Amino acid sequence: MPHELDAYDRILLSALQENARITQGELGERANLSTAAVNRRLRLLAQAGVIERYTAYVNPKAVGYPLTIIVEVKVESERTDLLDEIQHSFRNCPQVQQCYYVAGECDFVLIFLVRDMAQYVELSRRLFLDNKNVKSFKTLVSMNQVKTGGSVPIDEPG
Amino acid sequence: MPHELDAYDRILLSALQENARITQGELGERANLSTAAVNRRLRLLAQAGVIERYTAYVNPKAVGYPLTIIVEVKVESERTDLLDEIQHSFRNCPQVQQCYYVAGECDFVLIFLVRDMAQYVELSRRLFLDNKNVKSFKTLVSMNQVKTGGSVPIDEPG
DNA sequence: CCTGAAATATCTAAAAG
DNA sequence: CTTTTAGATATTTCAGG
Repeated sequence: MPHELDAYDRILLSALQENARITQGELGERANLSTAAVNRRLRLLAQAGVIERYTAYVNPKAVGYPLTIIVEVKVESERTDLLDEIQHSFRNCPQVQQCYYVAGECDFVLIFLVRDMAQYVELSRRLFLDNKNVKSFKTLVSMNQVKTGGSVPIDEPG
Repeated sequence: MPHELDAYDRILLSALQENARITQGELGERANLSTAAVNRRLRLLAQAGVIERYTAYVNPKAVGYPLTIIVEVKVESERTDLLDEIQHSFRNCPQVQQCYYVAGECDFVLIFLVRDMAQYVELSRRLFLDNKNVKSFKTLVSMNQVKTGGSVPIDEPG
């Protein structure tokens, strides 16, 4: 399952994270590979799950979602069925952009994209206040996106 | 700056967030537009900054970055020059995948992708302990990615 | 704003070294 | 791995409604 990456693959992955619409010809120039070799490598990388998907990054502000809200959630019980249930509710909420199950002072960290505060208030009611297994939650409102959608670092292993 | 979106644009954006390698022909079928119209709209959406970029989503685990760490940072002073400096140090760290400047109980929330705990310890030393303006920081280690890379919701405005 | 067709460019696969 | 070939696909431009 590891799919050992070589230096060529790392060049391809770096470039594709920056701009997925670069042509295979240009990728070949950067990596010193023929387009045929690039094509084969891209197929294998996708097949192995190294490249999970290609996506368009849409500016949230441009489509009416200007507010980023980060929430820390503590639960009452970590019983498996209850955790499954709450995770399911988070995953199914379109405004929940990211959700992490963490060890530390809280149990979940969520990142919301919302139209306005009113929408967040409504969502927090539904997801947190109405859920008996939520002990408490803490809301952090983001004013500035210092860095978003950073790439995965691609560097030499070890 | 607004770039009013119509129903066609929303179909295109939804589809492209899911899979940026869908062809313009297929996009046209879904939206009931000719490929020429799709092509023109995509160009305008990119030009207007609605589509910021096209990227390949690389699985962090597959390239040796299996750990996600979330950190809350409190600063001593919010003097502009000091904030600029610390933001600069966060932005320039490849392992910092996201960084938000927030209002609430802390000042910054960072999301790291790291190879292992040792790498995080080293980075936290450099970014937090060595910076006089960092008052405190709290580390949360993610065990489970419940949801990552969620799309921006595309729905009717207002 | 759109469509349809023509002109480019790109991708993919196969064959041979 | 390379190069080359060739055909299928996709993108982009252009004429015209």
